[in-house]
Amino acid sequence: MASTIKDIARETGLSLATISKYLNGGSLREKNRQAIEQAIRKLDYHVNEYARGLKSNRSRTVGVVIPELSNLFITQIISVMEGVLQEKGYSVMVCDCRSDPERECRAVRFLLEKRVDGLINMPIGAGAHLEPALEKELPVLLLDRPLPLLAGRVSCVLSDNEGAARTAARRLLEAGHRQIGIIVGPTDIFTSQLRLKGYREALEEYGVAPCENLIAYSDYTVQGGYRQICRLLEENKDMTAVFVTNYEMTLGALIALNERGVRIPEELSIIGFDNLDLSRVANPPLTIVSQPLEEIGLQAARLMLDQLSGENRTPLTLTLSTSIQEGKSVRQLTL
Amino acid sequence: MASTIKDIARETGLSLATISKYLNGGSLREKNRQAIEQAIRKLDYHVNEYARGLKSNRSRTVGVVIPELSNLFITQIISVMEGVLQEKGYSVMVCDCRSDPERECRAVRFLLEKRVDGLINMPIGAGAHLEPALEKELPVLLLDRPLPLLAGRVSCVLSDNEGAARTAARRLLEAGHRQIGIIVGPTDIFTSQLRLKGYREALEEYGVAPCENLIAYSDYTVQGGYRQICRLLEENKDMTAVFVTNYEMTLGALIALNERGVRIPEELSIIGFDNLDLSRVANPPLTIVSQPLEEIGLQAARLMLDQLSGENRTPLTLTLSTSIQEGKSVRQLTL
DNA sequence: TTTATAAAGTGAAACGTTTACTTTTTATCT
DNA sequence: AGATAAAAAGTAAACGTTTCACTTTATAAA
Repeated sequence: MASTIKDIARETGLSLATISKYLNGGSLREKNRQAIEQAIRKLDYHVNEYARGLKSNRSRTVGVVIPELSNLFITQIISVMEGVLQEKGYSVMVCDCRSDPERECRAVRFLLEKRVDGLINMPIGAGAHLEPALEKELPVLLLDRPLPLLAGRVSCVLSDNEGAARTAARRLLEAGHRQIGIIVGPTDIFTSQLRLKGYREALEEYGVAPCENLIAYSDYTVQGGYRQICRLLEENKDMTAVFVTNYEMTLGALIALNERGVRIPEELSIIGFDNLDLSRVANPPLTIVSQPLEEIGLQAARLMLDQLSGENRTPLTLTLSTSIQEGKSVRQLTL
Repeated sequence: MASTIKDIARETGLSLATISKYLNGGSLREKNRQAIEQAIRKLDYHVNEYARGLKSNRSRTVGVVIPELSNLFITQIISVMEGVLQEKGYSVMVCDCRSDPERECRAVRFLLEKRVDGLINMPIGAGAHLEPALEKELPVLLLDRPLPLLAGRVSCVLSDNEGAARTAARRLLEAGHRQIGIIVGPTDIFTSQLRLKGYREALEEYGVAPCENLIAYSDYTVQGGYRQICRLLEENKDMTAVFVTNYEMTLGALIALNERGVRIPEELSIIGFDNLDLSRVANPPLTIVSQPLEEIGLQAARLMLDQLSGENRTPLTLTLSTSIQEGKSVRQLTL
């Protein structure tokens, strides 16, 4: 049978309250502290988190709800978050909702039943699914996408999507490209809108009139990227470069280009998104825009811990800047 | 304030024990059942898992310890497991130990403190790290690699590594290749040994004498794959095909081949491992051996649930068969 | 030394369930 | 209708902590 606080009390001759105080970092006499430590070691005592959770109404657990577990962008962030949180004694419960808003809603409720102390969510839904958490005054943190519906009520860690797209487009413009296609995600998704905006800004900077035909709307999937690059190629015979705005679509585009035997960068320059591995394994290595995954995870965990400790409960939005990773998929045009 | 079982008792005029019986699936009078259901809805009652856990000593949580969260092979399995487990009311706590045995050991202890009901582990260490769990008689399930140290004491879900390698090597032999290189992982790792064994068996079947120079020992990393393919190329000018035995090394090998301008499959045929996306994005699409991720996750969850329910506590080892995904990276040699 | 004050320690009541055990109700059989 | 057995409901004591209100002990000042 596992030992309890009572056993420690008996062993040391102290009272329950004193042991509890020790466990929770209260001040006590040095020799008592030592006696307790010795007893704990001797009896191999471990706090019962359930008794503790019952009394204190805290689980030292944060729930994470994400659209997809098999997505490197997400798991790399989680990996970092988990490391930081665990260091502070928090565990992480991950729910993968498979990009289904219904499932996402259920996941939030599920985690709430598990009495998580906070919620980190890369949202699919518009925000209603988080209301139950907000009602209970749990700290909630959004990853990757803000939710206008929840503005001011939750914290948020984003990467600078607009800047990322601007940089990528500029890179192509600097290399002399003027007919630059872009494949963006769904128009109702935040990251997608901003990436398109950044692209437009860069074009304007360079005095290039935007051509609607060069903008392909897709859905952030491999399939979608495949289809839209085909459309772009067909409808824009003079297109010399393309910017694909997420990882999955970049994959799709590459597959299509490979199949069609389009040579990169001789016939078409391309800038992709995320995932360094891909950029290296493609032939030639891809120039990509990459988001600061490590930093996102770190800041998210930090923000959550702040809120959990009650130190800083005011919701905050952090926008982290992206970087461009040079490959060999952009051709320098001699004008 | 959240409502409790007491509120439900008051609302319905029944006793605590009856409500508890309802919650745990006991039998009761139809009208009482209805009354309780109505009260639960009216008061928005949710079980307090902490009180329940305290009393019943079960957390309805299973811990998962893995070497790497940013590894598609692993996350796809977890994703499936999580889905199945959640359906049965279990939540999943994931700890990523970053391929560090020390961290792995800590993760197990951490999860034990969180009072998980079972442990699923893709192990780094030799097994000692799981002793504390076994002592407490928790069901333990190993993923991907068995641990001789724990044989007979834990369940295990594996893929048929030997068969996978045999199939891949046969595929190359059938295509007429005879000088077939292989890049394997560390010699002390289970999967690695079996993959090498399978390769040897296939060679023998075809009466091809194994050449030690064609066997490159590496470490399952991108870097390692990169280095070893270089070595193989240099030392075996007559090598016409190579089999790379995990995803990361396949990536590394591809990068090296791309950099060197080695044409696939004209100059070198290659069969890779895992990850379908990669196989499609590479140019030409790669022929790969792929493990049944979905099935592994499913069976692991099923096995764990069986053990948790006490239905079938005898440890079991499941070996699942792999498949080969045809690409265009294997050249048919006309002998 | 005495007194005031701060620090350390204690006792006991919660927290919200589950579960033996006991009592009541209902159904079944003479 | 009365006796009996089975099913349903109820009682109360745990589970292992935390915490509030209090008492004791140590420390410092007079």
